[in-house]
Amino acid sequence: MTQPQLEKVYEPQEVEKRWGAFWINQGYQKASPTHSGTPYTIVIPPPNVTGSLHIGHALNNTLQDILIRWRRMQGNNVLWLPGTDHAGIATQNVVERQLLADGQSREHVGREKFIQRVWEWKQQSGDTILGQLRQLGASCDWDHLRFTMDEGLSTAVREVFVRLYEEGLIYRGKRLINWCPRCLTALSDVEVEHESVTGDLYHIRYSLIDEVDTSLIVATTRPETMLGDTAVAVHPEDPRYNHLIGKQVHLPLTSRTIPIIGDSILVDREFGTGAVKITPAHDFNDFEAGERHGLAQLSLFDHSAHLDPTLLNEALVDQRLQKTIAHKPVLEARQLVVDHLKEQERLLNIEDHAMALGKCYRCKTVVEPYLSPQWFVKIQPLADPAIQAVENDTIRIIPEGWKNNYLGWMRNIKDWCISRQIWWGHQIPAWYCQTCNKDSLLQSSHAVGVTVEDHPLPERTKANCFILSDAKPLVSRTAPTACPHCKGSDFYQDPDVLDTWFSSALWPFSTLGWPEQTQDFKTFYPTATLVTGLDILFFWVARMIMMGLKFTGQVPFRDVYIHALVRDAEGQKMSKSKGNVIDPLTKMSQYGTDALRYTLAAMASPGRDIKLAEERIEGYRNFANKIWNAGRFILMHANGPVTMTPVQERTFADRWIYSRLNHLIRSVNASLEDYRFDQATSHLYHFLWHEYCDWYLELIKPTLQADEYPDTPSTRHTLLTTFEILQRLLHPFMPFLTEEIWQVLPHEGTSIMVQAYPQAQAEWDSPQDEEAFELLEQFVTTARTGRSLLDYAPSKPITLYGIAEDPTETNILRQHQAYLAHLSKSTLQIGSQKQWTSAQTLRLAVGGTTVGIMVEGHVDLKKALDRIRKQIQTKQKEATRLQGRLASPDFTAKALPDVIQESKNRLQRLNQELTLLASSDQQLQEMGIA
RNA sequence: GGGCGGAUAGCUCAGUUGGGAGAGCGCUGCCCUUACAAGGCAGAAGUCGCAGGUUCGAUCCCUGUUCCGCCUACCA
Repeated sequence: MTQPQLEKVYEPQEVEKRWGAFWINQGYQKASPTHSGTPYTIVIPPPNVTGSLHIGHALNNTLQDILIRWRRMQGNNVLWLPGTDHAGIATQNVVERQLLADGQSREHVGREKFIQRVWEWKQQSGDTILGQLRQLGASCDWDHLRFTMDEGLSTAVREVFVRLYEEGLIYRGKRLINWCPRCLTALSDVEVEHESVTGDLYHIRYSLIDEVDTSLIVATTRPETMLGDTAVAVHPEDPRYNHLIGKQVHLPLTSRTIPIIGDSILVDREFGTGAVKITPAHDFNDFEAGERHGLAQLSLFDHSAHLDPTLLNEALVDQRLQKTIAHKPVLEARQLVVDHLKEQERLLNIEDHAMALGKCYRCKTVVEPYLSPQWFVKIQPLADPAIQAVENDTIRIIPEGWKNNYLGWMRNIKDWCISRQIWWGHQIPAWYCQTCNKDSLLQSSHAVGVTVEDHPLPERTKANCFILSDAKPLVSRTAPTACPHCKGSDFYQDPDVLDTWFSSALWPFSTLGWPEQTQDFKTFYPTATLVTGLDILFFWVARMIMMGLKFTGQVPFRDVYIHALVRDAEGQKMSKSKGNVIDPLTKMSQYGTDALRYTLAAMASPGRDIKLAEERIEGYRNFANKIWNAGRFILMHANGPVTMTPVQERTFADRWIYSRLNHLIRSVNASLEDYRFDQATSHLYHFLWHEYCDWYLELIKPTLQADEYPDTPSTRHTLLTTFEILQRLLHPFMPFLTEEIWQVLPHEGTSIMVQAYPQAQAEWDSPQDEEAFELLEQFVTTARTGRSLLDYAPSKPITLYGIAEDPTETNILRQHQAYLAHLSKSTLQIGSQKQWTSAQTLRLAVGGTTVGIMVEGHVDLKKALDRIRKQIQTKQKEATRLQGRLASPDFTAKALPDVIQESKNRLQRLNQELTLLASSDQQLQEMGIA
């Protein structure tokens, strides 16, 4: 039978397209509750539905695919569930920008039509990233594709919301929340990014009303908020100020007086002047202090963080200032307030101050603390079990270093603000009876959203309902038909939608059919492993654990593998604005998908960011090509008889490679068990290139190239079998290349993807052949070094002699003389040095082996001499160190016996080598070159 | 402010019961040797951040310190 042959260079594009389609057509990645094997489930971290593949996705999904393909080949019933999330704020922003281009806002088109437009946009761009995942080779079960706004998942969201509400774990309340004045919505604490900046610390003087000569100096970074101050706080035990507690100060720039209060929580006596202004409506600490002391909350800003004239008036701000700052954005207002303070000699000084500025994680706008009624999840009761699950290792976080990070965050967790003032998402299942709540539902002309000046809103959409915090909601899985109190049927549904992460938190079970007890849910939940980046540990992982435990009574996954962030070659975070983005798709078409996958896996060392340099991808492209060419070589020699004899009866080279392959199989499997993708790829690389190609293929060439050897048929069998095993071992990392090669190798089955993953076979182990090989390798390398020192071309046949100190080793060398001669391209004689033509021989000693190279013709021996002298130097140094150590009574008395023995052995060997080297030196000088 | 991680060859990184410093890429020299020049062979290259301590012995353990990242935080 004639084997098909391969092209000279591996061309990935065509190959990838072919096998990618083949796998899907054959349905190899499909999971079913009725399949055999232990279930192994991974749910994909859902990318944004309208996004496209970036390098972080490529890493994340490559690692998942490696695990999935590996477990599938091991015989597990594997489900890799793909899907996307609706990315509320981000997606809405995109569509709003599209509208803006037509001079429209979402208020113009109205809620229903707007949502319809977002669905259209999702339809149009939603498949992009899924196609890109397929291109990457991701072997997801596409029949299980889910989207966070699917009907089933939306049912799960309502179910969870209602149950949490009924248990009192969801509540609505007027609180200070993080507000993005550009997105015009509330944000949760984790959606605020903190950036260190140097701000200004303003010192302002407030005078007592009764004692005009006495004043308090307060320090603030936000002077404009002083207009909303409702008290000044000092420490109750601060002798400088505590006698002032209970007195009133005049609030500059207003006609209000505010009290001086004592508060030991808010006030740090050491900081600033020890006196703090309190603005409950604009600062989180002040809000809490205000609650403690029953202070009024005076807001100053509207929803876009501009100074609101009505509110300024209510705060009794001086008329002149009111006119100046009305409708001004915060920063402008700050400067104007400062000007006025200066004018009234109230501003003492301004100093630099390091502080953290909160920004919206979606649009980087500075976030404002904003007082408004919002929905919250009472988190502590959910957090406690989620803390325990990780503490007692029911859930393992890998690498373990992140465990404390998780626990620390969970132990300090605060209630989760889940309402968002946007339209795209799961609308909150809460309704208000218009009759019972007529005083709490205010018609507002103050539409929340972008208004475009030239396009005034139609009357009908202007009427926005503002729901006061005392309104009584009806929370229900379906829209209510009659009010239980007044039997009325006029309802207003809460217009807010839920935080996208609320639905993502249910992902591991909502995607499997929960709340129904489906076969999928019963079979594939809990999932095995979650693979994700650190950036969403709190956003997503923590919340999945809380919700999973709460609603399924089980952990959502056993292992959380946290991978690194991909940075550019300089270690900078990739971003479009910096222009340092590495596009995975470009790299895939340049170097092949397998090369990119291999690079990402190789660089996934735990606990370290990945600095991705293009040369690495190129290096692994070369690796793929190397394997390809090994495949070519093997197929060129595949024609001919093949016999299967017991491995122990095969040639030395065959026994050796089987034994080495066994190590490889063990270490790749062990590395994958430990999520050490870097180690697995490194073992595979080293073995394939530097053992299999460099040595094994070279060792067997004489056997293959001449059919008269009796061993040829069994060596041919070894060659084909080991290479086929290697393809299977490598398949999870390089799925396309291995499928392409495997299909032309002799094999059973239809696709490598569904073959068994290799397992070590104890009978392949052969430590004695491995030891013998090391001796051979040392000998050949030494001979080649000699060849190089004498500047003999690789093609020039040479005459060699060899001997080892140890007679057993000499015997081994003699036994494998033919291999040695072939690999060193020499005629070779193993035996006593007396037989060597000593006068014309360059002798090199390594370990216990001496190699003699016959010197022919006129050669420059200087290189050889330099080399020998350098070796003498380093070995002498080492010997001196060992001697010193052994001479120390402390060492011989206290060190472990085998350490002492080893040192002695090493010293002995060094001394032998030094003797040989000295004699080589002497000899070279005699040969007349010194 | 607190916490975590890192600092090892030119670059990117491995390196655990403390005992002879490794890999990949790059670099140098030779070679188009019939699988592969996206290749082969050989080679150079490192006071393991700094200073102490523990130990017979420290890249490794301890303390301090510098620099760089990240997370977190209500010092106005």
